[in-house]
Amino acid sequence: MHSQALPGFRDFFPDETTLRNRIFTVWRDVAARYGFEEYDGPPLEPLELYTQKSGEEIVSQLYAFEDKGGRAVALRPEMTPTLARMVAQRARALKKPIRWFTMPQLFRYERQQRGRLREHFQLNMDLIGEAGPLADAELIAAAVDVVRAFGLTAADFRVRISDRRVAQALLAAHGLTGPQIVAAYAQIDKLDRDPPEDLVQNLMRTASLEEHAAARVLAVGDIRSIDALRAAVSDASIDPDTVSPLLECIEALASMGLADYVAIDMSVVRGLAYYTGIVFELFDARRTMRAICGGGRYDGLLEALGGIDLPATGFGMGDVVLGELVRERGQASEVTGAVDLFLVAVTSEDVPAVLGLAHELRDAGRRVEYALKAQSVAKQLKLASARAASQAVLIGPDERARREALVRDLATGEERRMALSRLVESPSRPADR
RNA sequence: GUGGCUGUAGCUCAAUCGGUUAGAGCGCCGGACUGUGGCUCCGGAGGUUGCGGGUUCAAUUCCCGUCAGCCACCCCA
Repeated sequence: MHSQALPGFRDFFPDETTLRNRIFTVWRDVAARYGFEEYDGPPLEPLELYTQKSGEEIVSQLYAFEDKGGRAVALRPEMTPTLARMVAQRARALKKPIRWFTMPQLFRYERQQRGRLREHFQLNMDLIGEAGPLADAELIAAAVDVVRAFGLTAADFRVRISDRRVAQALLAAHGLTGPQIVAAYAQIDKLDRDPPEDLVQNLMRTASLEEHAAARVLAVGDIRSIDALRAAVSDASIDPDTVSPLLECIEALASMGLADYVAIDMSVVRGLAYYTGIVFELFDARRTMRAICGGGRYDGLLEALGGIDLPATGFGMGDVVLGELVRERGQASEVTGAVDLFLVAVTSEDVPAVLGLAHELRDAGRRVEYALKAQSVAKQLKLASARAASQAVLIGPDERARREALVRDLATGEERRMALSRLVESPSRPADR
């Protein structure tokens, strides 16, 4: 292993590039189905774009350096600041709601683990200018449809949905104030990973709470159904208007037929402080992997970043965890070779004819390969099947004399003679594709 | 950034207690097969045992360091 890519960076071999392209294709297809337009920005940005509003943590994990002009720059770790800048430039001219998506390569300098590298591609879909819950439902549905497009079902993945406003109201109803609420989020976020006793102890310490109070606060994170949510809201005498967006969002997803995929889960916190409303995560049903996708409503952020006060909601879905999931449980992609036709020169005198035919076929859009040196017919056919070509086209002295070719179907072994002119004119796709 | 585990051929893995020339399967190349592929059989190439140091008559094996991968913490765009 003399040399390899930098830690956390990937070489994409053809197999892996095929999977990556498949992911990109699905991302674009699904985004198009939802009427989203693609945009992009620079991979290198001024460092201050991230130091202004992002947390210390993000800044410490930036790939940052000084360029030759003495500018402090950074590889983009996220797309939202760029999006905010771009939207701000044309906010007045853009018809709302704005539906934009992008698939940037993002960079973060941190220790890599499975499902988490220093570089990845991420589908970002954002809906800007609409504060209502149908906007949130729209994005959640799009995220679900991306994963469904790989043949995965509710047996493979789920969406957990929460709402910052509801969580905040419930915690406030327990008497918690600013810093205590932050501390409570930190522990609630760990509910599915750590023993509850530990979390209660942590919470008693970090939020200065009595044991029974800490336990009741943690119970907010255990709300996993609409009924449990209604009960908790009723017990805490919370304004029904606070809860209605979340309920409407869930109902909207049910109307779309996606009820099997979604569930309320008040333990979904999402790390970022800027989320202000409905938040959600997609995760694999066996919970053996990291979240596939995370997002939520971030009203207020665009004003902070770009000076334009528009409500917004969006999500990011990385190619790494999604790729693992698809590889593990997704529909196998159809195995297709890189070529349709493999041309075989029976003798070395037939090579010029093969070259001529190959180029005619390529001009006609066919995917064609032939041996690059004189080889036995057996050898050439061996290469043809290794390439998964659908047909081999044999040109020998006999064929040349009659201006025809012997076309062999490599799957069935059937052979038939065909005039060269017909071969070039035949459909650019073989019958089986 | 902190801690734990792991590192042998392109891939997946062997190699007895520290002991002779580090093996196998798959893959790759060639041959059986100069007008017919997949299958089969035969042969071949491919290794600084991650790297550096130490202990020892002797290190893939034990020790230290380092790099990389995995896992946990941190954090999660």
